[in-house]
Amino acid sequence: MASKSTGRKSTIYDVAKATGSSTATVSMVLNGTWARYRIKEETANRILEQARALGYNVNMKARGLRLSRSGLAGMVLPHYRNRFFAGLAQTFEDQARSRGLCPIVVGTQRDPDVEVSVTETLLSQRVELLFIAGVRNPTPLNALCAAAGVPSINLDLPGDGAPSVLSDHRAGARAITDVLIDKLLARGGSPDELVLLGGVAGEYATGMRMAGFRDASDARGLTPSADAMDCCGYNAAAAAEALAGRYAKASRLPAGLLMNSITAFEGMVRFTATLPSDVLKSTVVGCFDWDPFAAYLPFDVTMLRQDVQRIISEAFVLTENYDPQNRARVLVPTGFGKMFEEAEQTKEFDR
Amino acid sequence: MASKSTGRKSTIYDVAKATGSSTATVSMVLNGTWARYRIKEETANRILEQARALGYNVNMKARGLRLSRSGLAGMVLPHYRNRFFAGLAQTFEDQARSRGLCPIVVGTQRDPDVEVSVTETLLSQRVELLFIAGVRNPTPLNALCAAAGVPSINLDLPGDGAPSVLSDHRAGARAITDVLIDKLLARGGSPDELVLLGGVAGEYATGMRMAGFRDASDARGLTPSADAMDCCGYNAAAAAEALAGRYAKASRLPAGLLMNSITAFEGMVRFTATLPSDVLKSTVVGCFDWDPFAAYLPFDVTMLRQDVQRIISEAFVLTENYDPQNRARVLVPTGFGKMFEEAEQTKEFDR
DNA sequence: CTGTTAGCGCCTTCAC
DNA sequence: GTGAAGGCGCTAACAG
Repeated sequence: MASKSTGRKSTIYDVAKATGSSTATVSMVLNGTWARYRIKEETANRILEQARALGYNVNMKARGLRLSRSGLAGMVLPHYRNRFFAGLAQTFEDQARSRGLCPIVVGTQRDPDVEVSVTETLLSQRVELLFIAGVRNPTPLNALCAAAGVPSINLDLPGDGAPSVLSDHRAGARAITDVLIDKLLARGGSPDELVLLGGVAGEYATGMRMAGFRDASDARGLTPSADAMDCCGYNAAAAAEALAGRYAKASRLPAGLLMNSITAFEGMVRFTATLPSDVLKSTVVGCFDWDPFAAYLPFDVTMLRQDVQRIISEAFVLTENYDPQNRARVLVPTGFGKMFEEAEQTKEFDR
Repeated sequence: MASKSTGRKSTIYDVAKATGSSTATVSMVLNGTWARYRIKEETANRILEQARALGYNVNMKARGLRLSRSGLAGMVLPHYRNRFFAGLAQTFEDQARSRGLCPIVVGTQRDPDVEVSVTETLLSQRVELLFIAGVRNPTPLNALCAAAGVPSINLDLPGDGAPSVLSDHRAGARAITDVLIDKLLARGGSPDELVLLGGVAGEYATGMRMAGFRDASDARGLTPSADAMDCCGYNAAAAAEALAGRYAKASRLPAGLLMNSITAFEGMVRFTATLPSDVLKSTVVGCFDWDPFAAYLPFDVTMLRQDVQRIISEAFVLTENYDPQNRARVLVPTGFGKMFEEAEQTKEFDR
């Protein structure tokens, strides 16, 4: 029999006994340092073979205890339901693996209690670093990590407790606003009718996007109306309602609509689906974040993408030679990505 | 200072020293068994308080080593890019947490090498159970787990190496085919023009869906044409191409289209977006899996949902009192879910 | 070149 | 009620 049929995992002791060598030799062979200790290649091979035959597999708990290195890299995020977070998770996993770390990502549903308990759990597991994305307030989590001596990095949300990697929402907002204004002008529409809908007043990303929206307007000498920005919240229902209100008042949609999130965008789609189908033809729409299907909806839509690849790379750079005092804020450009890039990754057999 | 400023984590020794008690006492207090050992409540409180003040946090590596229980629950899946896998991950995390386990889910990009190495890594971390979803062939992974004495469950893919929890693709396919046939009849269309597009011949899910498609046709006494099922693959590009071929030949779209995955559906959308907008009006479309935006595309679409909640629950049930000999296949019904259910979970602050 | 040994931090049994 | 001691599996000195 190739592997022990009992449930118990085999240990280096088993391998040592089976090969008639000592645990130290086995240990060295198994983690590749045997060349440095001039162990006979023959011995090494014998051990390697036995290990395989026994189905041996290092116990990272024991190794971690000994070395105080767990081999775990942690990331917390709210959920996987949109492309941004799903992309963050994916990229994080890839990069962690390529560094020999085992990625462990957990969703918190934006529940602050869960956020804290998840962080504590990850710290208990002795993750070697923690990336924190999309929490309400990262500072307490950063503090927990700091107390444990674990580097933490905030993703896409600035914090006072650790360095942050941020999307350049302001420049992105300015760029997409520019595009929408151009489109409006090309249609002979009125660019100061453009409305920024969704988001939460006082929240970082919304603030930056509003600033970018203003930047673009100012640069054109436009003066958006008083209610050009409506922080009605990020969720779909709120956005649908806000838009319904405007529609009821003006008996038409705004000529231009910049939605502050893919969920707000969803609310807009849901509302406009209740209208006669040609109502939308006279509106140009933009959105922060994207979805592969959104591009095929029956109206003019422009979408912006955050560069998750870059965000994660920068975050890893920050963790190497981590400086606990460092409160750097790294800005990552945002732009119009090729829409199918990600979808094309879908391989055969992908149902 | 409330917490040690040094990077080193405090241990039960630190807590013991600080409170003038012994490590055993601290240990008992900290894991709640102190009542059974008749330790004074006052002592317990003092210890608890010190522990908090020191920022103490159990070292799961050490505890796990001692108890051979890691507190980790593992899950492997291909990616988070569709609602099915994202939902599986989410639900798994919730349920694992509610059982006091730390969820650790990793994406493999459907790369068999990654699948193996990820499984080995998780086994090294001594996960207490492993759910395996969306791999090509689960059996070798099940074998690795079995050798390590770790229960493994296959999700949505049957395997010979462990029990499986499966969506009832056949009944689902039959149900959605029925709906499409009804819609075709209502429009005065010809129901045997219905086409099942996408998927891989010989693959389990595709096979079941084909069977369900046939079931529905048979029940109506219909005889679909020879090319009514086209296993052109799961990815978007392939589906787009296949559909383009049919369109070129017949100079119109089939009257009914049942897409074998959300990615194949995406391919269809991508192709039809290149056609005059009214071409689609005469086609009814169905899809396995769903996306919140797909429902708003400008044609008649019916979507099916897999019950991830149920799949994960059944999987957890199987792991409790795990029987290594058990090769059960649990069938979970598939149906037309309320489309916005999941989207409505989106909370405020969700950009 | 290879074996012996001392912990890493925690939990549990067994004395006291 | 509490302290002392052994050991989970592994690694890094240090002896041979």
